[in-house]
Amino acid sequence: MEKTSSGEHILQPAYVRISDDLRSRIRGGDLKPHAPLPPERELCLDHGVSRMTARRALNILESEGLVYRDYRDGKRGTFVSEPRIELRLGSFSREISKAGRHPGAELLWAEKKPASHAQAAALGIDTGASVVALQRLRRSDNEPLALETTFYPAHILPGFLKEDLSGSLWDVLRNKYAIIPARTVANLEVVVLDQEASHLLQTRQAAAGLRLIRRTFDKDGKCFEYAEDTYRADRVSLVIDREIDE
Amino acid sequence: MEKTSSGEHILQPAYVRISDDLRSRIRGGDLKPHAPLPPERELCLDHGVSRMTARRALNILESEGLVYRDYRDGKRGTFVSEPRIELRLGSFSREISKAGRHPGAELLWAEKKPASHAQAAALGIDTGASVVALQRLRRSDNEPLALETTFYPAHILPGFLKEDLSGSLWDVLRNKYAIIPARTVANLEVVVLDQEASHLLQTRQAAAGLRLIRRTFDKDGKCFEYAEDTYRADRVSLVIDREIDE
DNA sequence: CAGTGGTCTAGACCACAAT
DNA sequence: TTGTGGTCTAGACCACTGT
Repeated sequence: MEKTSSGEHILQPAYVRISDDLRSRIRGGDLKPHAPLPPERELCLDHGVSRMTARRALNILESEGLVYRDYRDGKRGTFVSEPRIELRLGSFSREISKAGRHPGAELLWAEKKPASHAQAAALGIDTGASVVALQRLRRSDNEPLALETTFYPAHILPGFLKEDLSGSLWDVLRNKYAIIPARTVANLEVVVLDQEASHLLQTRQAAAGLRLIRRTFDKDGKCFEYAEDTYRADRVSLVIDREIDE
Repeated sequence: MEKTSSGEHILQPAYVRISDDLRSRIRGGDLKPHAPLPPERELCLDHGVSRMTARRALNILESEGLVYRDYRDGKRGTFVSEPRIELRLGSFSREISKAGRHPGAELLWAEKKPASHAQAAALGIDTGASVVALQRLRRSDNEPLALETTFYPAHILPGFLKEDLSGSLWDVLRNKYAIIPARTVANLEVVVLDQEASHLLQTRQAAAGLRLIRRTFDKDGKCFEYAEDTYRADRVSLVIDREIDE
């Protein structure tokens, strides 16, 4: 398909050509959010490829967050996505507000249990010591965006599991336990969602996610919080705002 | 394959079963970094699937950064990856040092040109005003990790293109121009690498990347730097260290 | 019932590097 | 030439939803 001349040329596979074509049509504003793309079998005819090849092109756009596949108006189909939701890192309870969107965190479970090795090491306690652990599903407009699993040393938070755990956890720590977050260290990487995460976040099997593993410290440098957050890579962009101290 | 009972059950596709199987074998330490996996056609026989299905399983592991496909010892094959490289966000010139690894930034190009609309808006200058722009390829042990494209208003950096641009840019700004970075605001999201980026970063077509779009401000709140950084999602994890001011 | 995407097959041909 | 991964075909059957 492409011109090739003296070592400089690159022959694009069909699935790249097709995804490039569809991407430019979406970016060009030809197709609005939630507008249906042609059915896969129609794309095959349009581009003269087999369905596996057309699907590869759509899979690229899906992992870019540019399209999604779902039921709309009672029909299965592939549709143009809305823009990603921006989440501000470091103040996890506040997403950047958008008109018509409202945040929420559903508590999936909360319990006291023995610390794993990794949790104990992060929190500076003994393996097997009690931690309070909780998992929450963060949404925006009922769209699941992130899965947060958080751990605290149980001894510093008596009665914590009876608090309201659907809002800002840092607010609870500040107001009820006089624990003031002062510093956070996080490690962020791209992962493939496992079965549980992709089910809870309502993505396809083995979709990409952003995994943020973080520890939060008080002003004395003591780590009081360990958390593993998993974001939908196709729906979230993270905003990082940071002072430079060096 | 899986048990199914009254709404609770999930039937795993073959490619998920196979990738789960290989993942646990790699994670279990059975296979060390750079050890070859069985050829795809052998995996087909082992698991009784067609090659397309076996490849889907390997593609998942590849996008997880758990395996790579390359030539080693003169043979094409699929091999176990080394652990990801940790890069510290905010001090881009310093990767977390590891024995035997040494960082480097290759200057791909540097030039003065008119600002695009996005660059001008970020830097607070007029569209079309002069910016100095440069692109660098960051490596660790010759392994390409990130592609950085950086923009500055040309008028604040006379002679900048004659400086050594292969080290820390912030050091040059501090030492030669008395510009002190005080704050950085960044937006991070998962993207699919385009042809140019996947070529420079030596990934397969349409591999996942981490795109960091950032602006850096001096102590007066003036934005003097706009940058678009693209990381290899399979090879990099980002470390974020942040004071909490709220 | 029809229409859609999700999974899967059983092959094919190619490029590439070492032998 | 051999062996590997990369691309691609031309189908198939399934689950799901609404008519």
